[in-house]
Amino acid sequence: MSGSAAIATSMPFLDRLKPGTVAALTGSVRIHTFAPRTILLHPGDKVSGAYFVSDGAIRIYYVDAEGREGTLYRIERGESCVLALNSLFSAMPYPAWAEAGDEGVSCAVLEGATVRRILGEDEIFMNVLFEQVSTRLYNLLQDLERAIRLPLEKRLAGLLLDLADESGVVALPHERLANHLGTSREVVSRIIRSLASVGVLKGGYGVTEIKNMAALRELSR
Amino acid sequence: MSGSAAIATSMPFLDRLKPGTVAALTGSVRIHTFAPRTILLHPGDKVSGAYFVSDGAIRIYYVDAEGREGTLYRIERGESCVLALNSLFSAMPYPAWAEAGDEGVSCAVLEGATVRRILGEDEIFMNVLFEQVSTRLYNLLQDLERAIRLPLEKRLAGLLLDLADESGVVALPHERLANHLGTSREVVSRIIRSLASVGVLKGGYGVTEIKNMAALRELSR
DNA sequence: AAAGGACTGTGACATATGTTCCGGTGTCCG
DNA sequence: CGGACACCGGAACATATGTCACAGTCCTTT
Repeated sequence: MSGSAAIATSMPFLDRLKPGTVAALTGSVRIHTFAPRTILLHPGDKVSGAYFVSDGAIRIYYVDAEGREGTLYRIERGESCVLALNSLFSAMPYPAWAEAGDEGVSCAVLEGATVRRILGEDEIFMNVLFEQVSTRLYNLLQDLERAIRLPLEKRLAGLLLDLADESGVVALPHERLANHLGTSREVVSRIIRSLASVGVLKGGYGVTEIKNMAALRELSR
Repeated sequence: MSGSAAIATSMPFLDRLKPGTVAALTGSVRIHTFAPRTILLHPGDKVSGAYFVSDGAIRIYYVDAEGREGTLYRIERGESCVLALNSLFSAMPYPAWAEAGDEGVSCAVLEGATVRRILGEDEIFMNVLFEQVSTRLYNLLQDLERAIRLPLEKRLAGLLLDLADESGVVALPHERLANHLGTSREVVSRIIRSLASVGVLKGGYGVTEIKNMAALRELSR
């Protein structure tokens, strides 16, 4: 992907901005590409800019004292990392881990100073960022609620639906799924086995296939 | 509290704003007062403005199908409801319940249109709102992580520390504590009893007293 | 083809949490 | 003072989840 194309992909809102803003953006933005599963940010890092994903995804997660992981959320193409934005505005250190997804990630990076300046000059840009933060906040609330009240089976069902490709295949080993949910491999295996025995899923080596989309969707609620 | 004093309390950032902004704010803001435990917003409500709390608190919570509650967060004096802000910017319906705290609540309300206009005119105001949203986002992330990985005892310890007054007294019945954590009264009772038997807490009628602050703090981590 | 590593299957068990049910005690109000 | 109500104590049990210990299977590399 060429530089300017990458910028356009990572900022789908570009054509709604003022011409001057677009020029300022394209002038100061830098495209970075990271190999799969590269660690982009550690807890405590000082964030230098805003990240807009043009290709691939970034996974934001925590790691607890026992080494268990939990995915907080993922940033896909066209989205930006709101935690990094956060750090830009509140001088707070980055509170989690961020790593490139399984296919690596490319993103446009804007310096903090530039972000601030453009924010003051173009209210569309401001609206876009506000909306991104808001949406993330909303999703986090939902996740929080689900984590507290939904049993793992339902949460796993939801996760599989999220991660499945068009043909209903999720190409992740149980261990990785467990990481997303903050639980252990055995527990995920157990649930998948049980759902497979009912015909809703079909397990494979490093792959889980959704056989009955409707049933799984029903389960996730 | 007089009107202008209430405005100042609810917006502690007021003196950092441009004079013009201050005038615009004080001109269009309305002070509302609600009785204790009044429901301010239902899920699905269309939010009309931004709320800045001048006195008391607002509790944001969800209710699941079985009637169990869980507190997502509380908005105290000088803070604003970021979910409402969210709804303003993304045209999303309000996703949770909001009710006035046990002492009722007073808040300054700004129309959505006014918020947007001022945001474009005063970048300090923008910074303030961004920071509020960011901080809330950060806290939610922490809560999410805790809800997933911490046992109830630790979460209760943290809650008690949060809710205690200067002398270490929490004046809430177990049922209400359970609501905050999204669990049941019996479970909270059981944990408090067990902590009381070790001398960390002391139970009473509708009241829980922290006897050993240091130990409780240690427990909460 | 052999070896090593990555992944899944499975049972047994420990523990945390939710549920049910009831009895007792404190507080408030008439 | 007595009843009504809110609140807490506590046991017994069901269930969900986490943990451990292996065995078996699939895949990749050489």
